[in-house]
Amino acid sequence: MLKIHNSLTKKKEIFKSIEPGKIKMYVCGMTVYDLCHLGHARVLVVFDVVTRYLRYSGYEVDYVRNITDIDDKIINRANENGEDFSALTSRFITAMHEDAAELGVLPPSDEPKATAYMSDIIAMVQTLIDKGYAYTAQTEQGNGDVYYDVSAFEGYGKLSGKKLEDLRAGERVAVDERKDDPLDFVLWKAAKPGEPSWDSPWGKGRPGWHIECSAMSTCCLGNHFDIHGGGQDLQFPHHENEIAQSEAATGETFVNLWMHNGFVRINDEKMSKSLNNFFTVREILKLYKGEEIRYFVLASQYRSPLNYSDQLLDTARTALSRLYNTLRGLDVQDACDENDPAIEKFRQAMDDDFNTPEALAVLFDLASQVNRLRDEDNSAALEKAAVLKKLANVLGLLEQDAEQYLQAGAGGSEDGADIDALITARNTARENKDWSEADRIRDELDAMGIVLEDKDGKTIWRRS
RNA sequence: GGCGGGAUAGCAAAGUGGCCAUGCAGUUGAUUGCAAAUCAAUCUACCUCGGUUCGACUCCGGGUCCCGCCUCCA
Repeated sequence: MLKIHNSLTKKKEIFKSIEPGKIKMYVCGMTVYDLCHLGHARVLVVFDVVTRYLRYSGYEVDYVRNITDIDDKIINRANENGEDFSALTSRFITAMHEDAAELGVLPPSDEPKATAYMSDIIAMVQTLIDKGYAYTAQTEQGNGDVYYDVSAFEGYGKLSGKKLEDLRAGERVAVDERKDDPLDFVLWKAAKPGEPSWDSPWGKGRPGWHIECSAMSTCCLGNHFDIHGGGQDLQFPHHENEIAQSEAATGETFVNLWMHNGFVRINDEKMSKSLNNFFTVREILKLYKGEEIRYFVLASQYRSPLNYSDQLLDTARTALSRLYNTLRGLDVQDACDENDPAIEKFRQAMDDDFNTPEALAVLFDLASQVNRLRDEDNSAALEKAAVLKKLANVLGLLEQDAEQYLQAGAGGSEDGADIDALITARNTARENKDWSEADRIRDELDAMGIVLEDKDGKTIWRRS
């Protein structure tokens, strides 16, 4: 019985899809004006695991993860670079796809871009005006901004648990007198000269920040769908505004269940672009493998804060190596015993709001069993190993060949032939019982980051 | 100021009203020429003060501290 924490009710709820056996999920992806940082990596990995597990549980999952490819930051960055905004966004979209692949993140079912949904966005803004939820404001250029009238939507604040008067009391934004209410937010932004723009009934302009997600999600998944996810920082105002827009426009419930993953922190401070203390995924990929980053992310429950440090990535590396070491040298089959008790434990962990740390503990228990069994009863060990691999795969882990994984370096490293030559030389020394020479060679390899293991009369190696 | 989350062993991180989380690190033993990997054993816990209970880290109340949102952010 799957339970998921719902940000709307702030409780774990028994999950029930709108349509039996099918789940429609929308996750806010990136605004593509820069490289992915670890916070983006967390969203990518978390919802990838959610999708994989839901599919493993038998659901057909329609997973939509959007790309916001037009907004103020994109325009500013493109201007700074002196390039067309679309050149900028397509570059970072490619980079994002590369990063996602490194992290073992499967492509979503659909990945809509805001610029491809312009007519739907405009239609939704028009609907909101027609229904009395939005109003226009003239600018000096004669074209118009369109604002959402927050006071017209009864449920405003239901996701973030905020009341309009509290929000006003805490008002920190400079008042824009074109707005009727400081909390009103822009749906359509009139273009200034030279800015990218689209024709609309209110003149040339571009969508405000939140409307694109309302348009894309309802277009791709329908007016009412199962799950909407994203980083915690999107809960307010982005998701709150999405609800206001979508429900006002469609007259239907927008989303049943909202999921928000916790922040990534660095030195106990939130990692964010505005604080400029973020690590990009590719920076980290120079030092650690994508799968190590993935493990690091999954070692904490998705709603908890995740503190970044090299030490924790090192721990992730060692822990993953343990699992791969366990599988190394075993010819593991795809099929496994579906009645293995570990499977039920794994399911219970994951059914409890995607408790990946506990799910990982199940994997380590299996690894212990495999290691215990492998010398006495190889077939029993293989059976357990098959279960281990199968469950790990649900988390997007242990998908690589163990041998290759253990011998591959982070950031794509060189050499190869030298290693075998040195190992041969060392083994010759060992046959001659020249231990000091043998140890010298081993130290030499160790300095190269190569660890040797003498096993069953053979010497195998891996990277430390 | 308004709203919300959290305090678990050296580090990280789950969880449970009474019985092993787990990973990393440490200690001891097995194995090894020595290591590594692995196995076995083992040391370190549940912020504080009360209450409920036969029994609480786990439930309830007070306190202290930390963090997040209320502004662009995944």
